[in-house]
Amino acid sequence: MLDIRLIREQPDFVKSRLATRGGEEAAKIDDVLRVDAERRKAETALQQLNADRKRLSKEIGAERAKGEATGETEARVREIGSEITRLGEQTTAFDDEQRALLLGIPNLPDESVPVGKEASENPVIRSGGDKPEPKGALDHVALGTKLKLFDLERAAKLSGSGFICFTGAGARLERALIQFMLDLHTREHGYLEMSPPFLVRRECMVGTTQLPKFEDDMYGLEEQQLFLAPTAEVPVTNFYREEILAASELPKKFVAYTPCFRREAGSAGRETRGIIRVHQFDKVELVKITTPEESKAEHKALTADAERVVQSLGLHYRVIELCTGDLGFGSAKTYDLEAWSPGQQAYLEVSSCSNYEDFQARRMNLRFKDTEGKNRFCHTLNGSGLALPRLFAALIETYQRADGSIAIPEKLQPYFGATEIR
RNA sequence: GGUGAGGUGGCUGAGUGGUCGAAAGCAGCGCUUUGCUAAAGCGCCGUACCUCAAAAGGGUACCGAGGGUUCGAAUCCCUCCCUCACCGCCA
Repeated sequence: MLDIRLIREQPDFVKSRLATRGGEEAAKIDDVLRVDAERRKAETALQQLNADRKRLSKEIGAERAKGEATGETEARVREIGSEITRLGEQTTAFDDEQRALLLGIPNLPDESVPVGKEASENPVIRSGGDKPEPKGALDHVALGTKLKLFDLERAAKLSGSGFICFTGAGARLERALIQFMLDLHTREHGYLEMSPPFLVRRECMVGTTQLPKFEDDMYGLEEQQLFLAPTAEVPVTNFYREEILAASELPKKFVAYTPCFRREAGSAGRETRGIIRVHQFDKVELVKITTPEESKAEHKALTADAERVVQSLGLHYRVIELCTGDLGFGSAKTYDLEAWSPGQQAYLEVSSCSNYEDFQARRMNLRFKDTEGKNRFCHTLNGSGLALPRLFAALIETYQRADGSIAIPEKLQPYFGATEIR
């Protein structure tokens, strides 16, 4: 959520930043300004009436104490009272309208974000790891099916298309990757491990910006008003919602493994081969809560922490930066980490590391007390560290051997308990 | 799921339908006293929003949330949420 004061004081700046995203968002700013003006007008009038009522009511108390008649004053207060009810309803309506508008406006891209319309304009920041020779590599579906690492057909029998069931060595490899990543981030990068609930309240989904705009992409249990979290970002970032943290305890760094649930409405047929886009997948997520002063540096560090995973596993990868037109709704700046898929001769997005600045914190009222004792909004960041199915695909495709077996990277062997799959 | 108790400022904890934004204590900050520490004394000490060019100042709201009763609600009524205890069920 954007700061209403910023919108009020620098509307042209806000509009021009929003315009870099493309789309119609900038036009909504005028609606916000209009409603804000009406809201304040009604609120000021309401407060004046409240003050009048308060004063007169006290007078009644004083008059009664002296044994004087109060009928006339009571009648006046009653009149004010009905006016207060009317204006109060108006104020609330403006309030709700303003909030609804603000919830639908995306974050301002950071000044440093390259301006562009779509994904093809995302610049490559750096790349790493050796790119394996093509050598007629099988893709992960052929490979996984042959070695019985997962079973897509039977998963569909259980839950429909877009679900995966890992089996045997595949299930074990997935578990090994999770354990490996959790250990890396907790032991070497200083993150605190969390194992949060997968079902969260509506407010949490609003807090981390999945709602209200993207409800169609979420699985909800309406009767209980709970949602299946599409990422651990939701429960973990909301952990301290509505709290005021001490500056000295920042940054908070969390890592959490959870399954993620996404309806992927409207995504049918897009990048859906095999296990690249599924309705339920596992992910190890990194989350940071920090100060505005430190968030940019923490963002770079978080991206580097995610990068360590692909480096340790010996995969070829690249880091790209999302241009303004491709930036997610709540993000001010995002780096994507993409692992190379020899089978598809393409890069797969395995992590998206974003700085939300105070956009989420404002929605969830997450603040910290700075060194001068002032309450300010925190900055929140998150990134995958990493997403499992795509990492799995890139890994088995990269490490397949001519005889059809798959080598296990050295760092993973202690977790997997073997040096190869055949 | 059932029964009971309860949700008040950073914490503990009072609170009569009217001068309660809320006693008191603790913690915190400042000052005084003091060779230092300690102790004592005095003062300050919530958040959000509105108003104001800004500061100062003024105002409103907030005692779990939302409604209601009333001239007036932390206080009375209703609904919901949460916490605690016990019982039941259960991996």
